[in-house]
Amino acid sequence: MSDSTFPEVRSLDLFADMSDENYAKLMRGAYLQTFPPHVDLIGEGEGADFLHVLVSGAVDLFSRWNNRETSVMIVKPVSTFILAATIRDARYLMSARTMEKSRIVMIPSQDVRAIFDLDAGFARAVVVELAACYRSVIKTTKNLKLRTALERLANYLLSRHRAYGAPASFDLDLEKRQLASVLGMTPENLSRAFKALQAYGVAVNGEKIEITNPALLQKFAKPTSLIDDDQT
Amino acid sequence: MSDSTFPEVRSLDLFADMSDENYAKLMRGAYLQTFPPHVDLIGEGEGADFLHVLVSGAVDLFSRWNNRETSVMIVKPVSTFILAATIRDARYLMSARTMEKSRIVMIPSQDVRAIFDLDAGFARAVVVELAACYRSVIKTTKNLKLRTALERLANYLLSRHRAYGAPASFDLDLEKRQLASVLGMTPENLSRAFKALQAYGVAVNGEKIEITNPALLQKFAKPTSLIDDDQT
DNA sequence: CGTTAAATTGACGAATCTCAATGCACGTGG
DNA sequence: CCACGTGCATTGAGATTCGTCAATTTAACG
Repeated sequence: MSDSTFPEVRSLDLFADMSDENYAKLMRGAYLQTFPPHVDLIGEGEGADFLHVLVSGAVDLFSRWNNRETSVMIVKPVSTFILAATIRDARYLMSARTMEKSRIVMIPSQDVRAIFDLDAGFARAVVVELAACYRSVIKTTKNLKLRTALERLANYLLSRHRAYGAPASFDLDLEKRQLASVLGMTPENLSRAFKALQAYGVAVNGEKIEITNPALLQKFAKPTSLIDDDQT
Repeated sequence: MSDSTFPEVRSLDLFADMSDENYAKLMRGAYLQTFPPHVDLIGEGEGADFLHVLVSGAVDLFSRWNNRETSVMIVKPVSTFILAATIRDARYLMSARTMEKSRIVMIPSQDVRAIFDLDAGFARAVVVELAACYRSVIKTTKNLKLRTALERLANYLLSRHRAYGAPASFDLDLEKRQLASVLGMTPENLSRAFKALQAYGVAVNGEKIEITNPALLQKFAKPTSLIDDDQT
């Protein structure tokens, strides 16, 4: 299986700039694996032996402490996860599990570090990627510390709405219990938050979300690219 | 002033591995500036024109939204800040202000990016540094989402206690209002949290903290290297 | 000293969680 | 095709955590 070149992986920003030779070297020890839904991939605290690239499906990165659990982020294809642990040869800070049937390319961490030293294009791409990840988590922290749960939900809905191109209605791409965990609240609290947002122009019907009064919701949510946007 | 070589900066992990030539090139456009206490250095949303290196003093990285403010992290010497924005040529996500009289070396961002492409040792150091920053913020997120304010304070005290070598007593290195903001709570709430921790073997007298019953406090705080430690 | 800012304290209210019960959807096996 | 688990979502009641406001005390510093 290791003679495959994983075209979806090659086209990722992270691997696009490197030489064919180094890419082949990197993939020599890599293998593609398919997992059923709800399978544990990684336990926090384990050594980061592989860089993971999610080719299809969805993965939940979560963490436990003192009998509590929270979802830190959701990974969608095509992207890598736990790059930082691989670079530092450290233990994973988060556990990972598939949410759906998922195909994942696993690249030995030592190969990633070795090629990093050989290929300047790859090194540059790793830095740019890590910087983006860092900024994304900073935004998460600001979101948690500066906003109430209701405000986080309002901004999440606006963000999805915008990402989909502001359609009349759209479906949540997460189970509500998952969404609650990502937003840092309980499912019960999320349920009540949805109700509370009716007063700000949000209509909910199962998975279907309709933003009936975008101006009103924005006035409440006060979205900002310094917390909510994905890019820059 | 640009003929100085800033020896404190040179010895940083970030710059230690690069060639003398490239280091000189990087510092050609850099300059050292001294700031009084409580001076605004950076406003969030501004373009990241400079990488900052704190040589002495202390800097607060904070953020505002909707008339609220929170301290995201405190920078102590000698270390850089806002490396990620520099790398991505993006806007700062956090504001910065001096807490004390501080000396700061400012390196033009474009020079950082240019040398990054020239010097593999520097590139490697940047990646390792960014990965550490990323992991640190992930820990912050876990701390916020998995723990109550009381638990965060308990673990903060244990962490400082350990960092100082478990002395009989030690001084807080932050103003209490600053600490409250870092821990994601109000000063009033922090005050009550200190009182509540008396029941778990913590004695507070102004700045002086005494952990009279480490075992009891640990039993309550349940510290873990996956959230609390600084390294790995 | 006198001025200023921080820290503390009390009273109150808002935000959030917990526990328990119920409703609802989906899939499986009879 | 339908009964019945199973798990998620919702709702209610109550407790806890946490924030706000105001007053007071304490500490720092010129």
